[in-house]
This record gives sequence, C-alpha cells and structure tokens, in this order.
Amino acid sequence: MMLDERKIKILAAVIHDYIATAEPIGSRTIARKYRIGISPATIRNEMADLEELGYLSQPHTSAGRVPSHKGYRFYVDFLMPVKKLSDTEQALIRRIFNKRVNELEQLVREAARVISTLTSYTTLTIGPQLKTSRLKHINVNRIDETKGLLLMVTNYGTVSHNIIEIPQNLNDSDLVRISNVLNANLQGKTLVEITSDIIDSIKNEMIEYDEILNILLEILLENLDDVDESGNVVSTGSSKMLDYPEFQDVEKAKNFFSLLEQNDLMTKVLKTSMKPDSINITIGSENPFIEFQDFSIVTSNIRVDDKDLGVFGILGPTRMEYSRVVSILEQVTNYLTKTLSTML
Amino acid sequence: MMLDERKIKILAAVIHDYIATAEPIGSRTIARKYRIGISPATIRNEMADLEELGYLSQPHTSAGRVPSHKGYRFYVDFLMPVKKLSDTEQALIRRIFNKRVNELEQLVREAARVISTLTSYTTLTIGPQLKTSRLKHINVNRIDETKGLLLMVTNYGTVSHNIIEIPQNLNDSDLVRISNVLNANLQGKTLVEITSDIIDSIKNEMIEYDEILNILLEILLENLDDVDESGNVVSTGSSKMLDYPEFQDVEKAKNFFSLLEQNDLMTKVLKTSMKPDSINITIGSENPFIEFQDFSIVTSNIRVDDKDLGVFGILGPTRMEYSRVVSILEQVTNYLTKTLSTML
DNA sequence: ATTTAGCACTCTAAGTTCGAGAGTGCTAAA
DNA sequence: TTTAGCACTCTCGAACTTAGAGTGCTAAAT
Repeated sequence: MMLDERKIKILAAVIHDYIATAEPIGSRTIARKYRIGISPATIRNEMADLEELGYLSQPHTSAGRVPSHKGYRFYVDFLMPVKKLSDTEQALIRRIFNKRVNELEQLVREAARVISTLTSYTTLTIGPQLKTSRLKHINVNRIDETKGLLLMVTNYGTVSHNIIEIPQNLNDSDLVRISNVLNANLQGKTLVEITSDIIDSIKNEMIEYDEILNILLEILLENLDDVDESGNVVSTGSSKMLDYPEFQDVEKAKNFFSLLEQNDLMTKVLKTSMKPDSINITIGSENPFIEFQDFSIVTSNIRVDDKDLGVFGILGPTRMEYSRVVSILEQVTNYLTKTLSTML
Repeated sequence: MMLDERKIKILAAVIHDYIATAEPIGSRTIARKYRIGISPATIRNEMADLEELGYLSQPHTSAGRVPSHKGYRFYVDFLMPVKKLSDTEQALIRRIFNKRVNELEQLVREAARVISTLTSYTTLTIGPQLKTSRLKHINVNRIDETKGLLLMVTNYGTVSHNIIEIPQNLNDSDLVRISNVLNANLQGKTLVEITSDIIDSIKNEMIEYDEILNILLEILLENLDDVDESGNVVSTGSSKMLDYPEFQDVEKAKNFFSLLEQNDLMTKVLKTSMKPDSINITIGSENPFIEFQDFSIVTSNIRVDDKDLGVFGILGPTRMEYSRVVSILEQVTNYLTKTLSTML
C-alpha cells in the first residue's frame, strides 16, 4: 500500500520531531506544532494506520509514536529535505582544503575532524586499502654512520618509513645501488604482488648485499602484515555521543565505546556498508552486524578515478539528522576528491 | 602527631578495602576481614581519631569511612606494599621490547598500550619535546617527475616527512646539492635554533634554488608551529574508565571524556606533575588543576642520558591501585630506557 | 463517508512514605 | 583501656500514589 499525502505528512512530522527531541510524539503535539489542518483524533487514526504498516511504533500503550527503521528508511529515500549548509559551515569545510597539504592521510584526518565537528556525531575513517596501493618509490637514505631510513611511498601518497641498521661495510653508493635495484623491481607493484619470486630475484641480483636486503625485505613483509590486520580505522568525536539522551544509560555508553575499540569489527562494518553509491545509509537493524541495531551509519566513499581511497563513516543513533549528515558528507567528499584528483 | 601502629594498621585496612570495593568501610568490616585483634568499638574510636587528623572522612554520619587525599598520601609515602608483577604480566611487558623497533614513537605507543592493558586505567603519553630535539638528518628525495619528499629525522628517532612539489627545472643532482647544504647548515640544531638568520644564509648560498627553498623552509616553520601547539598527547584505554563505579554517573563520564579531549590542558597537567623523580604521584586535590580533583595521576619520565624523551601518565580515580600502577610503570620505563639508550 | 469531540482507560514518571540495614557515638561495665 | 550495649542517624530500595500524556473507541457533526 502506498501512503497517501496526509499519512506522509504525518510520518514526516513524527520523524522530524523525534529527531529533534528524542521523545515519542503524540497526536496533539503534531496538531499543534505542524499545522496540517486536521484534528488530533484524525491524526490518531492515521498514526494507528502508519503503525500497522510498520512505519511507526509505540514504546508502550499510552505513549506517543516513534519512527521505526522502516519509517526512517522511507524518510531517507523519499522525504528527506536537502539541507543547505550555512555560510560559516561551508567556510569551515573550505578552509581545510585551502591549506596546502600533500598527504592523503593528513587531509583525510582533517576532513574527518571537520565532519565530526559539524555533525556532532562520531566520524570513522579507513584510509586507502594498502593491498591495492602501488609502490611508487622506495629507497634507503643514510642518516648517520650506522643508521638509515627505509622509505616507501605509494601512489596514494601514503608514506611509510622505518629506521634500520646499516651494516658497516656499506658506503653511500652501495645504498644508491640498492635503492635503484629495489625501485626497478618493485615500482608499480601492489604490495600483494610482491611475491617470494620477486624477492629472490632481487637477492640474486645483489648477493653481495645479502645482509641489508634481508633486513629491508623483512620490514617490507612486516608492513604487509600490518595491512592485513586492517586495524587502520580511526575515529573522531566519540565523546560527543554522551550528549545524546540515548546514551544517558552508562551501560549503553560503555557498549558504544567498546564497539569503537574493536578495530576489526569497525573495519568490516565500514567496508560492508560501503556500496558503489557515493553516499550510503544503513539504518538500525538493516545493518548485518547485530551490534549496530541501535545505530545508523552513513558512509561516503572517497573515490578518485575509480580508485577507492577510503571511506568516511558517520556513526550515530538511528535518530540521526540524516539530511544534515548527508549534506555535510557530500560537501566534504566533493572537495576532497577534487583536491585529491589534482594531487595524485 | 604521629600515628601509632594500630592507627596505621586501621588506615591501611580502610584504604586497602576501599581501593578494592569503592564502598565506605565500617568498623565491623575491618574487625571481621582484617584480624587486628581489637573490637569494632575500639576501631570506631581509632577511626574517629583518624578522621579528626584528616586521614579519613565520612560521606555522611551513618556511613563507614573513606580515605581522604591526605590518607592516600600517607599510604603512598609510607605504607604502600611493593607489588610483584606476575610472570605473565612480566612476559607481556618484555614481549613488546623484544620486537626490533627502531622508532621512539612506535615503541612508546606500544608501551602505553601495555600499561593501560595491565593497569586498566587510562594511559597518557607525550613524546619528546620537539623543541629540544636536534635535527639529525634532512634531505629531499625525488619520488616522481613532479614530486619529492622532504625528510627530517631528529636525534630522538622521530621522523617527519612531507610530500612537496618539485619545480620542473631541477634535476636530481640539484636535489642532492640542496640536501647537502641543508644538512650542513641545519644538522645538530634544535628546531628553535633555526632562526631567520640561518634561513637567510641558506637562501643566499643557493639563490638559484629560491623557489624550492621557500617551499622547504615554509614546511620547516610549519612543523615548528605544530610543536608549539603541544597537541601531542595521546591517550589509550579511556573506555576502561566506564567500568569503575565512580563513573557510573553519565555526567561524570562525560566530564572525564571531555577532559581527555582538551589536549593542551592534558599536556600542561602531564608536564607539571613531571618532577625530577622517576615516578611521581599526584593525588586528587594535590593537583593544581581543579578539574582533576577526583583523579589521581601517576607519571613516569622517560629519561635517557639526562634527556627527557617523554612522559607516561596514568589517569585514574583517587581510589587507584597505586602499588600496582607504580610497579608496572617502573617496570615498563626501565625496559624502555634500557632499550632507548642502546638505540639512540 | 469522514472527521471530530468526548470519554474511559492505560501506562509512565516522579514523588512520597516507610522500614530494613549499616554504621555511628556515647555510656557504663569489664 | 577496651568492649558490650544501645539509642540514634542516615541511606537505599520497595511499595504505593498520583498527575499527566496519550490512546482507542463511540457517537455525534459535517
């Protein structure tokens, strides 16, 4: 059954009010606040219908109505108004992209902070999946008599560095040679493509440098492992959640914070709700992970030239200011992809 | 007035029990649990004395006693038993120092995590004060036709890297020359010593590279600013606090988390409670910052060869397991300084 | 055929009362 | 000096009460 216009108005009113107040809404309130021009009694009848259809529910018999997940879904799909951001908000976003920043990670981190400031929800991010990133540059710098720095830069602008011990018998031109060979063999490869075949061939090419090569390649492999750990999710603004009435119960709050600490779970969640669409909304029980029953997650892909460079995820109560969150996310990801496409 | 032995026993009992239970302790409980061989009535008299002397206090007339800050102080200074760590705990600590890690930051981060796991309190860390760190190595690597990487390594092993645009007209040997000059002029200097005089002299030395030098020096100055922001405090294990009865009140929990978010305040607090002693305990109102009335902080300096490389701070309720915390901190900082002294 | 006023009914949330329990301080006996 | 005894105090939770918000149904009004 399709909803008629009056039902839609009422549904919208309930959701709008509930998002703002977190209190169940009664028929009288709607009649008073949202001038639809019908009496509370009629609204009551309509609300009973909406409940039967699954869009609303009642916490208990004599309370007002609360939106169900289906209700939010309808709202998000058909009713949600486009929220224009205020000038100051826009300015705040633009500001971080005006700074000349050349590193993906830093840029993403700043963006996440702005998102969480503007939305007042927790912002999660996972960076580019290193598995798919390609080695752009690798070399060894000497920093003093005994120490050097192994540098790796990926095509996404991610830099990793490791201080290493340099064997006494190597001079600077040895290091240059090693760097050259490493580059020649590894440049353009994704990390998973670096197989033992390639490694062996490098070793063969430079048997005389066996000692340092072992060290370097071990570090390379270590970094590969770190990648698989998928522990690269970062969250910002988590303490804001304690302001919301749904977390006034300490049990709930504890639950939330320990969820956040489970990096692997959070990564999975972000990845699964990351669909081809630019913005994706997962409401309450729509989430395959039961732990997120009472949360909604809005994700947005950072995608440049068909490459996925990361994801933003806004985690909040199902009673989330969806329209606001979506606008902010759209805005930020837009700027970000624009900036990144010139940068990479 | 000095406390006689019996009073001390009773005080110790109250503190011991209160640390374990967070409930006020009555005379009967002490007589029952801690066989001191005197009746509840006598204990009551003694407790009344201890209260008058300021070591205990009563939440309300007909409740048991609770240690005051002065009580904790006495306990910490004179009574605290040395807590031996269990073998598994020791092993856990040793494990992180067995991994070959060459970077200060990473090592400190791991150490902080172990501390917070073992203590179940929040662990704060500030790394080496970059102001005092000396530039050990600086250079520019090319990573592709248009981009390069500015690398800076300090004597503490801190590495900072920035991707930069390289002007078209520069070839690799130009970069080498620039790196050499930068090194020659800046090596061994602390960041604050890099004055505009030095910068000017570098520019004069290589007027032909004005363009890139401006970029590089701008980044250098930016990094300097970041240092001053003192926003380099990191916390681990904050959600554990929600398990303690003193944070069952959401208001308190919120308060705690927003404290944690005030980076500048936290840095100040850590720095002020960081005394020459290796381990320092600040109990409740002893803390000059009123926000920390209800907390205790145990700090431990990471000091190698008279250089301060950072601080650990354990933040917990005044009812803290001081002896455990101190042992763990001692143990970890010991290992850490040992490792670092071979590393730096 | 809808809409609405009216009303009985339900349920929660916030007070209020009350008694049990834990603990105290004082007194007087050991 | 220590301790038993006892009256007193205060908190905490349980049980009860009530105001208020909201509902659903019925019957009248449109």
